[in-house]
Amino acid sequence: MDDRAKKIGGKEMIGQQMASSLERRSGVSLWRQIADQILQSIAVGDFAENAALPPEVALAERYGVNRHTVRSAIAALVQDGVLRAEQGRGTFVLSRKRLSYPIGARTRFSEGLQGQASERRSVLLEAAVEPASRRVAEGLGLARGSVVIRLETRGEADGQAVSRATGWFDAARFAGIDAAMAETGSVTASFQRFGIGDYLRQSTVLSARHADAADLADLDLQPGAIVLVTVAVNVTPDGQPIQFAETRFPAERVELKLSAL
Amino acid sequence: MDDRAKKIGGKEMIGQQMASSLERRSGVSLWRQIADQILQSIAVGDFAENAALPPEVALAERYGVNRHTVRSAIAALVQDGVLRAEQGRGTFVLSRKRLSYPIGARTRFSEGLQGQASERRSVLLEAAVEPASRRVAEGLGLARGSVVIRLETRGEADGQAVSRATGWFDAARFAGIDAAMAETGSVTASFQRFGIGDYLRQSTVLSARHADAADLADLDLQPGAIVLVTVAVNVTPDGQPIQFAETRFPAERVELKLSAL
DNA sequence: AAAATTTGTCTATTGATATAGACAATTATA
DNA sequence: TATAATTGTCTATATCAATAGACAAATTTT
Repeated sequence: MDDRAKKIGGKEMIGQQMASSLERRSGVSLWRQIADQILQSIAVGDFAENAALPPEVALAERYGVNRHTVRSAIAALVQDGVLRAEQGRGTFVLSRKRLSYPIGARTRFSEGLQGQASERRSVLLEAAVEPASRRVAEGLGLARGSVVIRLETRGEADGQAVSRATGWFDAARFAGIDAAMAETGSVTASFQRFGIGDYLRQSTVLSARHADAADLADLDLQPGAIVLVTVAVNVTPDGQPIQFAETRFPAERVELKLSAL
Repeated sequence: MDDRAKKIGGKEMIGQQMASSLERRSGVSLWRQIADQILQSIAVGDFAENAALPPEVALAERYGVNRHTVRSAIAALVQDGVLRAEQGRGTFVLSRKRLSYPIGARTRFSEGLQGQASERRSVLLEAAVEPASRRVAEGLGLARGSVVIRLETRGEADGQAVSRATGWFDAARFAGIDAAMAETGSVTASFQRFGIGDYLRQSTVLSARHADAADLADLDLQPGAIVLVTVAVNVTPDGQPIQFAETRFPAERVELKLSAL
């Protein structure tokens, strides 16, 4: 109604909330849509950290739903550790900002996160040796069916999962890289053991989808969450492919910053 | 069960489907989760174009749900024009590929799509003059509250919406750019009228979220769809910001290719 | 102290989601 | 031609999602 008055105010035309009606009978419940919008509002800065959300009745009116529906959305975000509700006082924003992941030709994953998280580490979940799929073989420039090493890793910042990667390496060239990864916890350090001091990100393809069951478990997400997916090929400075990797990032906790490369 | 046999075959460890259980009481209905997974399987190449999907009973068994639930998922994808069901024969994959959007320091949106779509155009939906929000002012390096021109555009390829952009320009410097855009349908061509022959993409921040109501309408998406969001600043070669833009891409139809630049 | 505000809990009702089973209609196969 | 396989339609039932209203509990404001 009079929400339209804000249109020219220029406060936040983008975050949308504006004429934010919801879609019914869509397969996505209203409470989840509202939870997503609240998350988005927080990310965009509509609600500051430690600030109080509008009261439930106000939110219900804004979204055009029953108060209980708003409560379901809030309950999910409280469960997620995003909000804290206090009886009689209000509902408050806890954590706010998303980790900003720099992506560039030379960016290593553990770099560039300085100041954003105090503790940053990579956990090796699984290592396996297997024949290369067509996709992996093409990416690494190997013959179809060549033997490759697959490493499954999870990145954590301050104890929270922020990335989940699957990387493939030529088994002939990088035998034992799984042990190196387990020891050093870093791809860059592991490459150095194989005489590779520098490497570049040759190409990156980016997409997004709903998190599947494996992602939900590995990244500690709630069902319905979105993951950003990057598929990248890393090469030596002379253009030789050394790693093919698919990385999933929880969209609610991470944004990707494409630096001028 | 014997699906695990595929694990070492290396067919598609990534697309997941593997131990793809679903999440119940998650706010996202099972039929939508299944529809998303089928879409993903198609995108990843598990189901080729024109190929038949496994029969409904097989899918129901694989996902551990009732046949009718699978039917709901298929019905949604048929509605979307992704699948075609034929009684007695089976269900078949119609369209497959996602448009691949190149993103680089010098990439213009209409460039680089050669061969992927025969008809490519940009439609100006709305133009407005308004005070700059904090976010926009910072991006353009203007004083808070400076007057800016906002352009709302939709990109189409072969008649299908593939992008939805909101761009801001300094009104003092680019007065009349709305008319130029309406006439030329191109940002690059419009800039040339203001004496700007070349410009660079200074920074790009990438995120993903569920499409909101406005996106659903503008991009012709089904509720629950995911959009990739880029927030970028374009600058002249000497570093002067000339455009601040947020673009939404439908994740089911578009992937972003970060070219090495 | 009293009133107003805000979150928490409870009951009840309606519609969408999911399961279950049966059978029809269409097509492909033996 | 008969059989099998596959999608389409129908009925019935249980659970989740959403609405509605009332009141309790805690906190802030008057």
